[in-house]
Amino acid sequence: MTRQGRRPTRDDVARKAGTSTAVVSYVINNGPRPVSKATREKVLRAIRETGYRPNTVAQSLASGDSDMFALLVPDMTNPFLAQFARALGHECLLNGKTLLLGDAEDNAQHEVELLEAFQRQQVAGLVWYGVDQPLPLKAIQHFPRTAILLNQPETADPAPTQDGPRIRVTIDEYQQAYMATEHLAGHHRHNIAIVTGPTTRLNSRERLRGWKDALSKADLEPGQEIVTPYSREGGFKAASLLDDDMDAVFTTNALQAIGLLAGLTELGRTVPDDIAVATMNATDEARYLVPSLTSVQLPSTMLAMKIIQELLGQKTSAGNTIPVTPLLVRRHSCGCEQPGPVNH
Amino acid sequence: MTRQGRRPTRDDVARKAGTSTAVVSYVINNGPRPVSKATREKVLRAIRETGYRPNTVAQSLASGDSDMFALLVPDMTNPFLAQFARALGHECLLNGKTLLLGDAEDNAQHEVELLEAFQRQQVAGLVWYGVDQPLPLKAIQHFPRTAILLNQPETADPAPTQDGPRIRVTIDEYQQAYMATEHLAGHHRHNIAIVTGPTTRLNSRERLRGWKDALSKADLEPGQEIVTPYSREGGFKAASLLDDDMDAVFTTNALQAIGLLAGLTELGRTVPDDIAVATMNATDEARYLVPSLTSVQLPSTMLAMKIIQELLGQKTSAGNTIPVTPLLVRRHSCGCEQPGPVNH
DNA sequence: TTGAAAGCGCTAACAT
DNA sequence: ATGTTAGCGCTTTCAA
Repeated sequence: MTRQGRRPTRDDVARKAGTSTAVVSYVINNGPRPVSKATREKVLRAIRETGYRPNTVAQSLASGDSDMFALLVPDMTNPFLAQFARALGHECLLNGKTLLLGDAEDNAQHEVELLEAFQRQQVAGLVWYGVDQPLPLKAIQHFPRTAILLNQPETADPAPTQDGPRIRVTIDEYQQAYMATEHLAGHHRHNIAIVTGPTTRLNSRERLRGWKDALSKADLEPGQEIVTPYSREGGFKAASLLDDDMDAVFTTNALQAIGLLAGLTELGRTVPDDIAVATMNATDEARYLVPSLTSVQLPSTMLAMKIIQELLGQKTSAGNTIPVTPLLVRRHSCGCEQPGPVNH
Repeated sequence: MTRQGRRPTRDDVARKAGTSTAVVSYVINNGPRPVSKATREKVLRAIRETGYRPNTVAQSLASGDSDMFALLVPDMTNPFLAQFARALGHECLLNGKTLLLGDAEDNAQHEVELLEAFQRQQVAGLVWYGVDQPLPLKAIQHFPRTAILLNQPETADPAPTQDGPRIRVTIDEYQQAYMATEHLAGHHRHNIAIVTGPTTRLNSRERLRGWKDALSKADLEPGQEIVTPYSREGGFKAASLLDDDMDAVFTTNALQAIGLLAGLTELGRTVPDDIAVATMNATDEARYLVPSLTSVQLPSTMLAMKIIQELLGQKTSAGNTIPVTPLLVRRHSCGCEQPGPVNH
C-alpha cells in the first residue's frame, strides 16, 4: 500500500516537522528568509522520512520560472547535433536543469509548433539551431527569456521587438567552408566540387560562397556544384552525380560526407587517392569513418558550457554574441599523412 | 510595447469575450461542459485577438496531468537511439505531447538523477532504455503513470510494488545475437569472434549467450571474445585485439561495429573478404558505412508508434508486453552479394 | 448552458 | 526566525 498513491507534499513535510509550510520552502530554496539550524534539521529529517520531492510544476507556476531549458534542432540523427545535445544535457544535469528536446525533422512547420510548445511549457531558456536561416524570430517574439540563436547570420534583419535577450552564437558558415576548401586546395587538388544543401537556405548559400572564395583565392576554377539534401542519402546520391574529372569534394555536413564516402566506395573510387574529401559540421566521430574524415569542427562541449552559463545568467561573453572558433581536424580522407588538429 | 510583457491569461480572454473563465476552459478543453455555439465563437475570437495560449504549467498543476512524456537513453550519440528518439518525438508532436529527453551518459548515477527530475516534472509517461539490465525499477516505484521498459529482461525479478502500469518491450537480446551470428555462420565462416560490452551487464551476457548458442548449433567452436565499451572507440580498439585466425566478427552494437570497421581498415584487413562483420542494434544508417553493414535491426518507427499509443492509453497490445520482431538486414559486410531484408 | 469558487502545490510578501 | 496567506493560471464541482 503506497501512502494512498499520493506523493507527499510540502504540507505533509511541514506537519511532520511541526513547522509552517513557509519554513519548508525556505529550507528547500535556501531562502529568501533564514532558518535556524535546529529547525532546518527538523525539516530535512521530515523530508527524508516522507520521501518528499518538490513538485516542479507547482514551483514553476508560483515562481513564474521553470527549471527547464529547451533545445531545438533540425535533425537529431545528425551526429554533430546529437553530440551537441548530449553536451548540453550534461551541463543541464550539472546545474539542476532539465533539457526539453525538439527535433524539427528539417521541417519549418514542425519547428514553429515546437517553439510554441516550449513557450507554453514556460521554459527558462531556449537554444535554437534553426532549420533554416535566417531564423523565424517572430515565433519567439514574446518569449520573455534568453534565447540562444545558433545559426542566425550576422547579416540577418535585426530582430523584431522582443521580450527577452537574444544571444547569437556566431557560427561562421562562410569561414568553415573556406577553411575546408582551402585545405583541399593545399593538397594540390584542382577540381574541387561541392556537395551542399538546398540553396533556398541561406546557410547553404554561405557555404557555397566560402567554397568559391577559397577556390578563387587559390586561383582555381569553381568545380562541380551538387545540391542535395543534408542527409546520408543525399550524399550517397551525390557520389553518382560526380563528374569524373573532379579530384576533390567538399561536403557541407557530416551526413552528406558519410553518404558520399559510401557512394564513392560502391562506385569503386578510392578516397583519398582518386578523390579527396573534406567536410564541415562533423564531430570526432568522423575519425571512425572509412577513411577517417577530415573536417572542420566546432568545439561542442565548450560551446555547450558557454551557452548554459549564459542561460543561467552568468554572462561570460561580452555583448550579445558568443564567438565560436572552428577547428580543422586533419584525418585521412583529404590525403593527409599524419592526421591531427590544425588551428588554421 | 508588448502588452506590458505579460502573456495573456484565461482571465483576459474571459473579460474580452464577456464570459466567465469557466466557459473559456470548456472551449479550450472541449468539455467537460457543453458550450453554445454563439458563446464558443465569442471565446474563440477573443482567443485569436489576444493571442492567448494556455499555460501548460498551470494546466498540469490543476489537472494533475502534464502533456509531457520523457525518454531516457544511455547514449544519444548511438545512432539507434538517436533514430528512436526522433521517431518518438515525431509521434509526440502528432499527438500534442512534448518529449523530455534524458541522456544518462552510460552512467547509472545520472540515470537515477534524470528519473528523479522527470518525476518532479510530473511527466505523463516514461520510456526508459536502461543503461544496464535489469533496470533499477526502485527509482520509479512511485511513478504513478505508465512506464515503458525497453530492455528489462524477462528473467528479471518481478517489479517491486509500484503505482503505475509497467509495460515491457520485449527486445530479445539473445535472439538478435543468435540471428546475426547464425547468418555469419551461414557464410561458411568458422572462426566467429564476438565484440561485446562489459559482462557485468546482463544484456552483454545475453548477447554472448546468443552468439555461443548459434555457434554451437552450427557445430562451431566459440571464437574470440572481446569485451570493450559500447562505443566507437571500443570497437576501434577491438580491431587491433582481434586474432589473425578469426574470419568473422559479430559486434553487439552499432557503435562498436563502426569503430571495428574503421580499425580493421587501418590495419589493412578488408571486409568482408578477409573478415566478415555483422552487428545487432543498428539502424538504416548502417547502409552508409563502408562497407555497408549487415545488421539485425529493430523496427524503431513502428515501435515508437506502438509505445506512444500505449502511453496515450490506447492499448494496442494485449497484456503488459509489446513484442518486437528483429529483422536481419543483409548488406555487404557479411559477404552477401545482393543485400536486402531477411525476416529470419 | 453558464458562472462562482474551491482547490492543485508552491513562492514570497507581509505579519508576528 | 517563523507563521500566515494571497496569489500563480488553470480545471472542475456545484449551484444557478
